[in-house]
Amino acid sequence: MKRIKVSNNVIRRLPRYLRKLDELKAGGVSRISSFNLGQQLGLTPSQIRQDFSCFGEFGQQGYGYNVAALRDEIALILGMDRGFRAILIGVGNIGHALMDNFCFSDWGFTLAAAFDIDPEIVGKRNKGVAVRSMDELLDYLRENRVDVAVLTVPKEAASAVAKLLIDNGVGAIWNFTNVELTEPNSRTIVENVHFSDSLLSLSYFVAERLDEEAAQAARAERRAGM
Amino acid sequence: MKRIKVSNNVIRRLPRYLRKLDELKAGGVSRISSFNLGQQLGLTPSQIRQDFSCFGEFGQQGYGYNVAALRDEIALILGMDRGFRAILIGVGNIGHALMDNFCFSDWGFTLAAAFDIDPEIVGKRNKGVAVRSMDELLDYLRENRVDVAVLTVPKEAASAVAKLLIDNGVGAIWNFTNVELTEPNSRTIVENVHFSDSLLSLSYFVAERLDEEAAQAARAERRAGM
DNA sequence: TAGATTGTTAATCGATTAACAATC
DNA sequence: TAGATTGTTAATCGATTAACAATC
Repeated sequence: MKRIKVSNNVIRRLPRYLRKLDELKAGGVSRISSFNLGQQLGLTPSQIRQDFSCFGEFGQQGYGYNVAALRDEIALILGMDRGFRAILIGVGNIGHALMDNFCFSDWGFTLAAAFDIDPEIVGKRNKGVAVRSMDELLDYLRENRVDVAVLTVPKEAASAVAKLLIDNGVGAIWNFTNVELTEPNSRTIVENVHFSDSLLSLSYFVAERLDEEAAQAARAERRAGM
Repeated sequence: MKRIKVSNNVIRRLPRYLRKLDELKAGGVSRISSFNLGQQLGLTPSQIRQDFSCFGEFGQQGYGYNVAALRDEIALILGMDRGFRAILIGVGNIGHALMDNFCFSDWGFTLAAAFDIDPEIVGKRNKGVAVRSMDELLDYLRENRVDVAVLTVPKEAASAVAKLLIDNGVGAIWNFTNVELTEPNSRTIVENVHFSDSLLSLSYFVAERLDEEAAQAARAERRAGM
């Protein structure tokens, strides 16, 4: 597979392509053109062809793309075949929800272990994964390759646990703690899921629309000669 | 407040500014320059000044920005003072986690109601919010303004519930269902929290790094005259 | 005052879009 | 073959960065 430098924007679109292609496949669609795919995703055909061309030639002139084949190519690009091993740290509300409901294996991951500090929770099983004591974490990290650590501990514990993970060579942290984890010169990749950032962006758009509507109403009133 | 057309990228950075400023304030920092703030966020000073200048003049030459004042300006820009009303639909694992752990009021929101279909759950209270039956949802929407609906129902129910919300004038949907909700010509704003998209992007970066390391190792081996 | 740092205009860079020859 | 649609090169657009006069 080509690995030229691909822009962040392109990479962020890949999972959307995958999701849409899965959906099309499930709906019995076997081929699709960049034009048609673009319509369904709100993107231009050009952009879609440009995006794919970062990684190879997956289409056929005059025909378009084979849905199933393209889907599988994107899965490979995303690394879904690599069997990455994840562990989860902090089986609180959100950690528990992820263990129970998020199907790691759908995305090529194996959830290999979970850790928590609460003796009440340690030893319990969720979806076949036993919760271990935090005391065992360090030994576990030394003995096992961990590609991704899902960080779902409380805010206060976030930095300390993150440091432990980084110092012990964890490949990446999937960070749900709403704490900025920018260990500057570390090889560990950090991917943030900041609920509040998402909600606040949404808040901005809602506020913007209200302002627009108010401005429009004011203009209309003025026109009516009020 | 100025409401010129602001790019999406700028808006997505605003919550990060807010978070960092809150942190600085808590740490007793009262003033900061764009240079210094940029260092802490991995942005250029130019970009930071450009971003803020979309909304007004918040700094002072030779001094920089007052942390607390700037924080409050950004809070206003994001609409945190508007008292937006949210409801939550689907008190399953993730919905429950949000009700219990996500502090809506920290971001200026009021969680006004929650709905679920399961009679076991209906009537229970979480953090002062009672769970109502789904049967009451339509009436509720007709009688109350809802700025944001938090959609945490199972995948299968997502589209139908979304349609109900959109048809009844909900301002925005905060979508946790991993289903693409692109009701094309509706005024309802949709903000997606796609866990799997986030994980797959992370997966790409991990795979990329492994490939780079392998390539490097191969080059080193060749150099060693193997 | 001298030094620092803003807000803004201009320059650069990168990403998206358009166009089109190649070809299925 | 004729029509459709790709992959890619060139053109455009927008976002980021640099520069600097204004001024605290």
